Amino acid sequence: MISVDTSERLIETTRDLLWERGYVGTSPKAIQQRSGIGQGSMYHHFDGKPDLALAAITRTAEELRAQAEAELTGPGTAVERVAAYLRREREVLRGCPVGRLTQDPDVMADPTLRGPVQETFAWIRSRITDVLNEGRERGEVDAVLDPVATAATVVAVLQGGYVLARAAGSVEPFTQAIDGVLGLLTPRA
Amino acid sequence: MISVDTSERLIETTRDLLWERGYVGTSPKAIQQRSGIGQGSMYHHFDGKPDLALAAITRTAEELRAQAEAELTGPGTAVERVAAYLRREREVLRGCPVGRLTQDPDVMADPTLRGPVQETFAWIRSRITDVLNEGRERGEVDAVLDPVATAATVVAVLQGGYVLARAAGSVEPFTQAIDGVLGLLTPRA
DNA sequence: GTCTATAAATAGATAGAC
DNA sequence: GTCTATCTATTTATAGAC
Repeated sequence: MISVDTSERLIETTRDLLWERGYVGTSPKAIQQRSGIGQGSMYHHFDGKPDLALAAITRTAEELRAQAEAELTGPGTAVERVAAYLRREREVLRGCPVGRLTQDPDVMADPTLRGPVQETFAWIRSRITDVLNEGRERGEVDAVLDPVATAATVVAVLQGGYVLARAAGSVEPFTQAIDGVLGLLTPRA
Repeated sequence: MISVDTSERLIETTRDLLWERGYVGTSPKAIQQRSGIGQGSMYHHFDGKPDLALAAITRTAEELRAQAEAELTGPGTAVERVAAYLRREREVLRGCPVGRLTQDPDVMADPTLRGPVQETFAWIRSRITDVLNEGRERGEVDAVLDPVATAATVVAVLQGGYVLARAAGSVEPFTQAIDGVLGLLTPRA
């Protein structure tokens, strides 16, 4: 049994706290207490809160992208792959760990922290645009639809679905929003 | 020239700060400094931060609802009224002043503060469902679509559009997401 | 590498004078 | 109603011993 590396534990704890409380709402002290790692260790491994947050945000963004890539590259028609992405199992009531950072003033004000957030959303919109374009060529998606706009809609429904679910305290509106956009995407006679 | 009432100014300043920085990121001191009102006055008029925040959130929720009601009650087909609502002029990069509160852990943890947020989203989803149902009866909306799910999608696109815009630092993806969902809603031959 | 001590600034009030 | 003083806890570290 090798004990988990200290830096590693700090990063994972920070990821959790950023997800739960955001950057503004997460103090170094809270990270130390939840991780069980002392002040001295934390400041030995990281320069401070922004440095640790950058490590956490970067990892969260990478995981999110890898997961999305897997679903969008899978088998099936364009609409089926988008559906696989949207319907993947999620911790809906916790919200999106990357999307929530867009509401964090101190993250958005710092170009370094903001970078991964910006890139993640630029990437996913572009990736879904590609899927829709393929689908259009294959006749799986109505040719009247603009792939760029439709891709933005798909990503927005996901992000907005989280908002509705948290407001309601229930997964239901999230599921409805996803069902709704897939209903709209499905080609009709 | 009658000077603006002190409570009034405190509420308006708090509304601004909640919009900009959220509840967790807004201190009583910041409210006092921005409003130019002293500590003693603030605590004379309000019990404390939660009390003042409740007044601010309640007013923001009421305004948002009144605005939406006006657009959704206007003339035109169901899709036109939904378009009027979605395309209303907005300060997109500031985000939604109610939706952003769903990311605030201390707001969501307090039933009193959370109430107006929950009610606002329940109301708007229900109101748009009604519009879509009317549209369906009049043949303005494809009968194959589920009005409840489609209404959730419409609201989610708006909320998610804000997220995309803030992530990108640009209104463009917001506009694309709105255009995308209206494209999907428009009846096709 | 980790621990404890120290510290300036802020958060969120309360108390009492005016 | 408004102002200043005071107060406890937290925030975000730095310094130096071990």
